[in-house]
This record gives sequence, structure tokens and C-alpha cells, in this order.
Amino acid sequence: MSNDTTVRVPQQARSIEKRNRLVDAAMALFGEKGFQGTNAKEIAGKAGVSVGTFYAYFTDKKALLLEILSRHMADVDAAVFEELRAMVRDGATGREMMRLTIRLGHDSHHHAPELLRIMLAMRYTDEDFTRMVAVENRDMTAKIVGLLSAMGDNLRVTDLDAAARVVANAFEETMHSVAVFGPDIEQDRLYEALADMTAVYLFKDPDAPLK
Amino acid sequence: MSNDTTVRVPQQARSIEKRNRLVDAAMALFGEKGFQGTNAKEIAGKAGVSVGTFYAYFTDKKALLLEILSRHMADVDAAVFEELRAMVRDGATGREMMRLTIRLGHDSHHHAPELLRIMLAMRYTDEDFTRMVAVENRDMTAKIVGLLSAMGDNLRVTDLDAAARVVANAFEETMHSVAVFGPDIEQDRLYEALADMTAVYLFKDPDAPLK
Amino acid sequence: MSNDTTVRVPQQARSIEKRNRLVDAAMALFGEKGFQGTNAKEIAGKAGVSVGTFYAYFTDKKALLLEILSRHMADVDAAVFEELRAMVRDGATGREMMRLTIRLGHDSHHHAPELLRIMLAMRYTDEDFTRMVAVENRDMTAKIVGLLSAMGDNLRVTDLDAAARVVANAFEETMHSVAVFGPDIEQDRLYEALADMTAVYLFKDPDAPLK
Amino acid sequence: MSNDTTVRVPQQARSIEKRNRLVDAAMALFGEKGFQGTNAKEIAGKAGVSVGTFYAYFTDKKALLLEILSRHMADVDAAVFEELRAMVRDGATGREMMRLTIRLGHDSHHHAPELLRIMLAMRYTDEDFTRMVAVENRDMTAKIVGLLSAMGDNLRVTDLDAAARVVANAFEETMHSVAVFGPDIEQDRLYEALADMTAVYLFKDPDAPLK
DNA sequence: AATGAATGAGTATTCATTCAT
DNA sequence: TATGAATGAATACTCATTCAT
Repeated sequence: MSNDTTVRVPQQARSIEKRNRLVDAAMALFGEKGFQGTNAKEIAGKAGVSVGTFYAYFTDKKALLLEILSRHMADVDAAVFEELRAMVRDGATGREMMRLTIRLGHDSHHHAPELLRIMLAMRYTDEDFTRMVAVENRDMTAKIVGLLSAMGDNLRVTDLDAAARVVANAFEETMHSVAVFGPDIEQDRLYEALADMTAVYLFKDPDAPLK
Repeated sequence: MSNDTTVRVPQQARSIEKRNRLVDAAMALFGEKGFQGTNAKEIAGKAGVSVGTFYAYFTDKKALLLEILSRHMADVDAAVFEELRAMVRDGATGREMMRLTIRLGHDSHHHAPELLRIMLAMRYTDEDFTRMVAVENRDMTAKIVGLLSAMGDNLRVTDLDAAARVVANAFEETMHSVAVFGPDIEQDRLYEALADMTAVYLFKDPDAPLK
Repeated sequence: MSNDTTVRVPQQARSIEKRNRLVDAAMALFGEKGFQGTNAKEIAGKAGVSVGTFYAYFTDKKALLLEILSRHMADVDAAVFEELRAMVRDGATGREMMRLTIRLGHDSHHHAPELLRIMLAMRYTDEDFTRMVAVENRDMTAKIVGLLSAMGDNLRVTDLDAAARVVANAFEETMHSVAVFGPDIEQDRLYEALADMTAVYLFKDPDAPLK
Repeated sequence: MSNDTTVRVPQQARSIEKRNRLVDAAMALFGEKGFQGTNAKEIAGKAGVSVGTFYAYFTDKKALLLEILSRHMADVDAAVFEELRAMVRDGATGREMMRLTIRLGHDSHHHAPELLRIMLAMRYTDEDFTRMVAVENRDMTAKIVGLLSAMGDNLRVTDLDAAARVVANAFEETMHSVAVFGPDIEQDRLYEALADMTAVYLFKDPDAPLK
């Protein structure tokens, strides 16, 4: 049960605690001062361990960030799709689905906006992050396609893969810009427009109950 | 007539030429090796001037990048809206407009994808870039609103500001991800879906001639 | 019965085996990656014991090297003089003696040239090695003097101590440079010249049987 | 007029002075504390310049050492062979030549014994030094062969290349061990033995005037 | 006896920026 | 105007050694 970002695999309780303290310290410092602005010594210091210990648990500053972000993305992902699937089962309308997606996305992005900022920058800057985000995007598209497939008759679009991608793109850029830069105009108007655009595009009748 | 990025305002022809040589050298090097990966000495060397001269023309490495990117954005912007306005006058359909927008956006983004990459990263990393992009976004939204306003009857959306923003977001994220990461699925399918989504959303009849 | 290089003196068989495993692992790794390039953790790892155990048996990485090299030197020494004494008894000529010495020296140096390299460097770098080599040299000189003394009439030289030293020096530098750097010119010519120089110097008639 | 060890080629007097100060500081510190024991910051400090300046003039600590040692070797070399050639012209005996060689070698090695120590260690440790010494050895052998060739009739040896090598080896090891470790026995006896061995080997009549 | 987690001092090198010439 | 020599703070990572278990 080892992985890429871990050097020493902690077995004992005390070790696990140290590793967690390092992760927490790093999250706090990366959020405050950015990734480049934080160094291993500081992280170790804040976690109450030595630099050596830092390097015993993580090959790298980057390895630590990669772990933080991939965990974060996995958490968000799971939470969002769980709720969406429930809603499909409950017979919500297409527009309601889009609104829920927006609310969930909004919440998850506002959890740690500074980390989001870092991740968004890194994906343009570092190959490993580019790859990680690409994988995540593929997964997300596949899940959206899965959800859409279950909606049969009411679907307006036919090329589900392409539809999933453009809808995801519209969601993401809007969520990100709101979370990171703040909304240009009132959030509600923006989100309502986003729900409208995606619902009208995806569904024949956006206000009819799905399935 | 001084501005933020300039220290010395070149009056003589020889000065202007030096400044341009510095800008060209920087564009080439930033594209090749990234922003962090390029240093002032290299830029000066490639431009055939001394480091001292570099700092005579630009306060900073960042100032130079800021200038490069704002120029680039202004160029793209002008070109895109020029063509779009012409098309509105020529009585194209909504869908055709969206397709043209996509083609223009695609071309402009593929001109210097490495610089785009840098800009996209910097906007999440550096306050000055955040601001520059915010201003640009506001301008772009205003221009889109202007275009839409001219379409009167055929417009489906009512909150033009919000509509302009979400449509711009959908465009941008899609363009960027294609330009920087390459398309996940075939480009044509993706672009067609994007045109469909935005056209169906903005217009009552996406296939009727506007105006 | 303790000595400098040992912390714990192993009494049980299992302990002795561990100690030997550590020595073997170290010899292999020092040869491959040099002394500075090898660390205690690696040695312990290759020997299948923990770092703690390493430090239970050796005060130091250096202590281990010192032991390896002094063992090695002792082995070589014994083998060489054993054979030489046999030859004196068998009535060989002076030149034949020199040739045999060269062959024996050559073989012993080519056994572990990388360790030789390390030792040659350390003797100029580290006081303990300087001392160790000095002691070894004195021993060797004494033994050569012993051999020469037994040759009575045929000896050309009178200051046996000085003669032993310069002959040993000529042998050593030649052996070392061949073993470590490879011969500049053909080995046989070099070795024949060396045998000639030392035989002509030491003996009245280099080709008469000694004794 | 650039070379391997120099980054910035000093043209101005002040630059040249700085470079020299760095070389002097390094020689002093390497001698005192060894090569590994000295760092760039110290050298710069002792020379009264900044670390940055150090790296402007030398790519490396090693580059600096390489320069110091190759200069040193060139100086010694020139001085020794100059005098030897003069002596051949003056009709000295073979034995006198060997004695002079020893005196010259002794003096040059005692000039900076700590640097000698470092060089002797590095040649077993670092490829670049191995190479440098190999080149030097080839040169020296060639020069000795040149000298010997001029002695025609009185020469006892026929394979001049091999003879030059083994004689050089005997000289070197003896010089080095005296310079670095101090003589085991009285220096004069050792040197006399060395002169005797080499003279008797090289010449038919070691005490006849050459040429 | 044995383990291996933890320590933290130590070091080479870069580069944005300045300023004397 | 232009030069380029000089600065020195800043940073990631290693590894010999210890010691609680």
C-alpha cells in the first residue's frame, strides 16, 4: 500500500499523525503564500518536525502538493456525483439538476479557493499537474455521460461526449472565475444564466421531470 | 505619456528598435523556456543589448511580460470583434456567428500557445495579471453585450450581461483546453457542440438570419 | 580483545555472520560508487540489517573502510612474501625474483582495483589512512630487508634500508598506475624495464642464482 | 583567449586582480582545510569578493582547483627540464644528472606540499584529474626520452619509453612520500639510493661524463 | 540485540537588480 | 545612453548519527 508521493510508508499511529501534520501545515502555507513562496523548512517547522522528516515522508514539495490536490479533487468529485445521482432518481427536472450542479460546484470550490488557485496555475505550468487534470477531466466527462445516458427521451443532444465536455467547460470556467476572482456581476444572475444555457442545450424540455 | 511598464520612453528610432528587439527576444524565450525559466541576462543577450539596457527600458521581467500579453490580447480582441461586427451586418444566422467566433478564437489561441499557457498560469498566480485579465474580461463582455443588443427580436436571453459572461466562459475554457492540452475528442465535434450550446441558448431561432 | 574499528565484539555465530555481511556489502558498494558515494543506510540495506545494527558493529563508515583496507593489505602482503621466500630457497636468480615480485604485485592489485583507488586517495586525505599506510610501508621495508640480508655475497647495495625503500617505491608507483589508470605503453615492456632496473641495482650479477 | 575554467574573461586590471585574489585565497584555504573542507563562500570571503563574483570567474570549485594544479605542474615542469638540459650540455655525469633531478624534484614538491597532497588524492578520485595527470605523465615521459636520446653511447637501456616511465615512477613515489609523509629514514640516504638505482640502470658508466 | 524514525546542520549555485564607469 | 561587473539573499535536499522502542 505505497504510492508515488510517499517515501516512508507510515505504519505506526505516531507516523501517520506526523504525515497528517505535514499535509495540514502545507495546505495552510500553500494557501497563504503560494506554492513557490513556501519552502520545505517552513512546512516542517509549522508541522513541528524536522526537514529530514519532511523528506522522509515526501520525495518533494511537489509530491506533497500533488497529493493534496488529488485528494481534494477526489473528495469533491465523489460528493458531487453522489448527490446528482440521487436527484436523477428523485425525478427532478433538467433545470433543477443544473442548478444543483452549480450549487455543489460552487460550494466545493469555495472550500479552499487558494488551493484551487494554485492548482489552476500549476496545470498550465507543470507537466504532472497537466496530466493529473487531464485524467480528472476524462473521468468527469465519463461520469456526466453516464448520467445523461440515463435520461433517454428528454435528451436534446446526441453527441454525448462532446456535450459533456462543453457543459463541463462552461461550468468550470464560471465556477473558477467566481471562486478565484469574485463575480463580475451578481452571482445569482450568472448562475441562473449558466443553468439556463446548459439546461436548454441538453434537454428537449428543461422543465419536465427527467425519467 | 509614460506608463507602468516603461521606464524610459524611447524617442529616437534607435531606442524604439532596441525596445522591440527586447520584446521579440523575450517572447521567443518565454515561449521556449517559460517565464521563470528565462532570465534578464538571456533576454538582453538575445536582443543584443546589455542587462543595464534591459532595465533601462523595463522596470522588471514582469513588466515586460505584462506588456507582451496585453498587446497580444488587444490584437486578438480587435481582430475577432472586427470580423464579428462585419458578419452581423451581412445577415448571418446565430449559429454561423457562433461558428465564426469559434474559428477566430481557435486561430488566435493557436498563434502562440506557449505564451497563452504562461498567461493562464500567471492570472492565478500574480495580482497584476489577475487585474489585467479582469479588465480584459469586462471589456469583452461589454463588447459581446453590444453585439447582442443589435439583434433585437431574435434574442432568447434577457439578462445580456450574464449571458455574455457565461457564453464567454464556455468559449474560453474550451479554446484554452484545446490550445494548451490538445482536444480530448475530435475538435470538430467539440466545436460543433459549443456552437450548438451557445446558439440555442442565445437565440430564439439559431438558424434564422440576425438583424 | 577490542580494537579501534569495532564497537561490539561479536561472540555469537549470528553476530559474526552479520559483521561479515556488512563488510561484504561495503566492499561491493565502495567499489561501485566510491567511499563518499556510499552511505550507511545503503550498506546496512545491502547487508540485510538495520542502520542501528551497522553502528553497533562499526563506530563509523570510515572504521569499516579502514578494516577492509587493512585486511586487504595484510592478505596481499602475506601471499607475496610467502612466495618470495620460497623462491629464495629454490635458488632463483635476482632477475627472476624481481619478475616474480612484479607478477605477484600485479595480480594482487588487480583483484580489487576500485578499492585500491580509494585507499590511494584516502592516504593523502585522511590522517588515519596516512598512518596505516606508513605502518604498512615500514613493515614491508623490513621484510624486504630481511629477504635481501639472506642474499649475502651477490648483493650490490650496502644501505639495505634505503635500497628496500626505493625499490618498493618503484614497484608501487608502477603497479598502481597500471592497475588504476591502465598502462601507458605495453605492460610487458614496462614490467621488464622495472625488473631490469631493480635487479641491476640490487645485485652484482642479476642473473646468477641467489643463495 | 578563454579557457575551460574561466567564465568571465577578465580584461580590466581590476578584474584580473580579483581573479588573482580568488586564486590566492583558494590556494591558501585548500592547503589549510583541504578541497572538500573549503567552500566557495569562504574563498570569496577571504578574497574580499562576493560569492556571485566567485561564480562569475569560475564555473566551479573544481575548475579553480584544476587551474591551480595545472599551473603548478606546468611551472615545475618547465623549471626542472630547463636545468636538466643545461646540465647535459655542460657534460655532467649520469649520476650527477640523477642527483640534480632529485634535488629539483624535491624543491618543487616542497613548495606547496598540501596542494600536492590534494592533487595526489584527486587523481584517484576524479576523472578530470585522472586525465590531467595522465597527460602530464605522457609529456614528462616524452621529455625524458628526449633527454636520454641525446646521450647516445653511454646509454645502457634500449627501450627508452619503458625506461623513462619506470624511472619517473621511482622518482615520483619517492618524492611524494617524502614531501607528504616525511621520510622514513634519513632523506640523504634515500635520495642517494634513488640516484644510484636510476643511474646504474640507465647508463653503462654512471660516472662518465655524458656526451 | 535490533530496529528504523527522527534529527538538522551543512552547501553549491542562481539571478534580479544596481551602479560606477 | 549604455555597459557589464558585482552583489548576496535565498533554497532544496542529503546523510551521519542517535535513541526510544
